[in-house]
Amino acid sequence: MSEQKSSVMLVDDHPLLRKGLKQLLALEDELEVIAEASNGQDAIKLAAELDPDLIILDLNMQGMDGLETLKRMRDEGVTSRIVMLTVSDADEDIVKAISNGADGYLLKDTDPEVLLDQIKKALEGKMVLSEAITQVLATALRRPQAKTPAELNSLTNREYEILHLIAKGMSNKVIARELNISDGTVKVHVKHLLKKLGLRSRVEAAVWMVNQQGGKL
Amino acid sequence: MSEQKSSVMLVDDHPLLRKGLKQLLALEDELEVIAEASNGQDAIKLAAELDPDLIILDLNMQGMDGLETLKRMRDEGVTSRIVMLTVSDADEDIVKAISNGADGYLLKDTDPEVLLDQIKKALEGKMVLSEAITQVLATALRRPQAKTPAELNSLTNREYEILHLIAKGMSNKVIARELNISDGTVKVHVKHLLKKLGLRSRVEAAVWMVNQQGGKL
DNA sequence: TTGCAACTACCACTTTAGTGATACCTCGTC
DNA sequence: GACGAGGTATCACTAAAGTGGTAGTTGCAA
Repeated sequence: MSEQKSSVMLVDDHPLLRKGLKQLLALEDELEVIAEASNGQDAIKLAAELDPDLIILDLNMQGMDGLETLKRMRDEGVTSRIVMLTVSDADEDIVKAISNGADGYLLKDTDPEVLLDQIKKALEGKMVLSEAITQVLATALRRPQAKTPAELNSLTNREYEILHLIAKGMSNKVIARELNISDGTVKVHVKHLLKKLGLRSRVEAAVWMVNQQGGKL
Repeated sequence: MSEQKSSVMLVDDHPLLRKGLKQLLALEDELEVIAEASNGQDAIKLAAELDPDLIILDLNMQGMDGLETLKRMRDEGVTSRIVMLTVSDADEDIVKAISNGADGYLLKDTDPEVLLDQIKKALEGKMVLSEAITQVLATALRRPQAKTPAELNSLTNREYEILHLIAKGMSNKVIARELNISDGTVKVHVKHLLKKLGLRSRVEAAVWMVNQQGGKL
């Protein structure tokens, strides 16, 4: 089953990384890069047309990200083996990728030789995961799931909206003006949202929220 | 001035990207990659030893990040031209990099040919910036400045300490107990720190601080 | 139709926060 | 020794924040 070349398609919005990867794959005679794409749209089209044996897909792309691209490819009926390549070891990404039909999840900072080895394994039909990933995945699956701050879902739209404004440092009065309601009403919402989240002050709420968002918005 | 090879050092924790970059640079006869490093510590050592003409430095590295590496290199007296290579177009990163002695700031998703061209320009002594960056930088410099933890340096130890506790959501009373001082004294420090940072409430302070830290502590 | 959830508003009241001023102590610098 | 910066503390006062309760209005679901 190794008498014929395997076709590979690269999807990554960093030309540089594609170059490096291509060079790496060139080391193996039985691998042939038949297509490259720098974004999700192109990738989906090409995948449907060419039906490569393997697609190496970057998770963090601008525009349509890798996860979305993966989903749509599977929706379109692409049956190629798809391996995610990424810098992210965020457990949710991994779980989502796998559950959306990825056949592997490799980290970009993996040693090139190891990477090449794993890519070959993926072509043989094995599920490949970077070492660091295996543990993450294991622990992630151990706890039933969560990640979607269940607490946030218990908030009403208004409460959620106000929580965001608090997380920008706004006072009740400012929030009231922003939303065209009285500051007394804002207090009511704040009271409710604090109770639901189990927090003791708007400061705690702000800190909590900013951390949820990963800051910088 | 082009009769001799220019020495280049690559610093990036992704072997793959180093490979791609190296291959790209190999296209130019007058460029020679004399060293590679995958982390800040090694990079600083090598830079001091080898004194390359150009250092291409990844901004987002695990452990010591690119910015810190840059600072320390300059502290150590490294005079090489240093170009930051990164995926981040966050304005603060750019401003910080430049103000800490970087000679250029390039984005990884730049077209390889353009990238090579800019690297050569950097070697000629020019400040190189990716196009997308130029605008960001312009607008960032338009607003007088702020955001550079220059303000943080103006804080006394006690004020800084208290700012941290505020960023955990603590009230004055709790902070007072934590530090074994009166809550009145805490108020004094809070007042001072708010004035120095130009903020209007502890909530703003908390949000600001959490963002500074990149959250998640 | 009834009922409930969400949003709004007001009121009264307590607790925190924040301001301005003054003052004492310590340490290091000039 | 004088001086300033940093840390502490107290007092008096204003301004926000937070709590409890009541209540009117939607709109949707049972």
